[in-house]
Amino acid sequence: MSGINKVILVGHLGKDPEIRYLEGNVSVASFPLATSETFNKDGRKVEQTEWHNIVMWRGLADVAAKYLQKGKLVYIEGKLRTRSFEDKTGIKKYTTEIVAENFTVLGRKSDFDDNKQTVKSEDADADYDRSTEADNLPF
Amino acid sequence: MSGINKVILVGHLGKDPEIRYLEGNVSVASFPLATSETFNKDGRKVEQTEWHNIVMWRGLADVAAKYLQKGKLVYIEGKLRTRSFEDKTGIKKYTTEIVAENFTVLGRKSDFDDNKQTVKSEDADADYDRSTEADNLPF
Amino acid sequence: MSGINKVILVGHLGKDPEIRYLEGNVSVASFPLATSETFNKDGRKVEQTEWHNIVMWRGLADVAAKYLQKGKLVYIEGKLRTRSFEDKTGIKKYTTEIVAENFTVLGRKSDFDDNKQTVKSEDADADYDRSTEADNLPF
Amino acid sequence: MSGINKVILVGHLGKDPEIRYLEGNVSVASFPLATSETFNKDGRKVEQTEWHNIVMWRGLADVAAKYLQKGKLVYIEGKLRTRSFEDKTGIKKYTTEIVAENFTVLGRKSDFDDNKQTVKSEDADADYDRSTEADNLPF
DNA sequence: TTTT
DNA sequence: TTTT
Repeated sequence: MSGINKVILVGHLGKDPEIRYLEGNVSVASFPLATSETFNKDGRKVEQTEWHNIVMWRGLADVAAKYLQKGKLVYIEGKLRTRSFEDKTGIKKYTTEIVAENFTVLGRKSDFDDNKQTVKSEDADADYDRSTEADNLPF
Repeated sequence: MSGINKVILVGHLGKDPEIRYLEGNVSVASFPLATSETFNKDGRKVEQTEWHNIVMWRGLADVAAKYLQKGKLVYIEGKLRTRSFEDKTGIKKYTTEIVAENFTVLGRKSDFDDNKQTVKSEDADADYDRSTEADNLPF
Repeated sequence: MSGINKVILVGHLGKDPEIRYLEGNVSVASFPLATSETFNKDGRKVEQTEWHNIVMWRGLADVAAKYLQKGKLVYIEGKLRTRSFEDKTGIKKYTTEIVAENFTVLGRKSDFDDNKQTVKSEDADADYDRSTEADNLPF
Repeated sequence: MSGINKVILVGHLGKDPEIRYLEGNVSVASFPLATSETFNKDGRKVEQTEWHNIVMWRGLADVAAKYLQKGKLVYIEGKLRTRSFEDKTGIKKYTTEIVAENFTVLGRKSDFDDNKQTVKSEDADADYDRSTEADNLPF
């Protein structure tokens, strides 16, 4: 049966997005996102930060490369995906990532060089496909 | 700044919850949850299942032990937490878990031996604290 | 600034979806959805049901017409929209609806005549546009 | 069966919260929240704003009165509730509100007079009950 | 009635 | 490695 696998995060980018290009010119952006929680422990304020590995594909990756930078506050919606990989010594390890489906930059106008602030995976992909097609035109 | 770290899952338990008791009689329940997604690949239906490590603490763990069993369909809300541990060979590894904050059993009325179906972490903990206190009474 | 307007519901349909066709052959489905909450009041279990007006557009409406019926348990994700209208006596009234963006039928496999269970607005619309185009072919 | 009725909003307060006190000294805060969406229509950027009626009860209302003001950007989680009332001419009308369960102020440090930024309904209520008790002490 |  |  179909289920639901949804993640909602609001946090700050720990680094600029890193973009890689796979075969077929598919773009993938990834970056760490910090979500902090403040709570009282024995009458003292303690901050606990959780780091999330965000991954964006195709058109969404391209938009992220343009609009997201280290330090920006962003709302991200996506799904969890755990995958295995071998580290450099050949040991099998697992990593859990959030595959983003859309994001919205939060904050003030002055933070933006442009006012496109909400991006959905499908819309970004539509643009992506169009531009990819354009790039392939034989003239 | 405070952020948001929220996970929403609807899926089936892969196993019965496993309960452990930490010092101070703190209970912790954990179990795998499967969320499946069906999509078309080259005209064929493909099902992809993602497995999540669910963790519940204190009162919520006790309620889970009572109401959740392998195969049950459940809605879970919680937050992501990644922690490191050493495997049996001493290698440092990371695991990402969903620390549940509340859950609701989904399905038919006949699936239940009782109609308590939605449980919040705080309510469960209130019961838990009360019963723990009761257990400690010197008579 | 862009914001977030998101609703997540799991509940049962109170009626079969009602489909209407607007100009340009645009389909709109609407139905009431019940979400129930059980709580204790003075030691007695009380169930409180909230009714939501669900609206689905275009391709999503068509899929709803096919897969959703009265009584079905469904997960719905969408956004809130309040609109005004005049009742039959000319009095201005407001109604708040949930404009669905995707849905997933929950329950047992045996509940389905088909295993397509998760539907996104954009995917459904892609199918919709294609079929609309097909319908308009001059042969 | 129990269901899920969850709303997630990120938007700006249109006004300062308005606080009322019901019998038993129960506090209720309410305010409008705007969530804006920008989309392209015929090549032009169009902004559509949705207004939500937010209601907070008891301890959460008290904290809102202290930390939320017109213009602030806030993340709100809550549930939908539609209730009927009679307007001044005796006509029955319906209104749909979001009963908040917790909120987080988003934005920069300079926006805050204090760094308590995330508030849950139960925690706020615990404080509320305590202070109410304190106020009733006969000395 | 907010914000960008 | 972010932010407040």
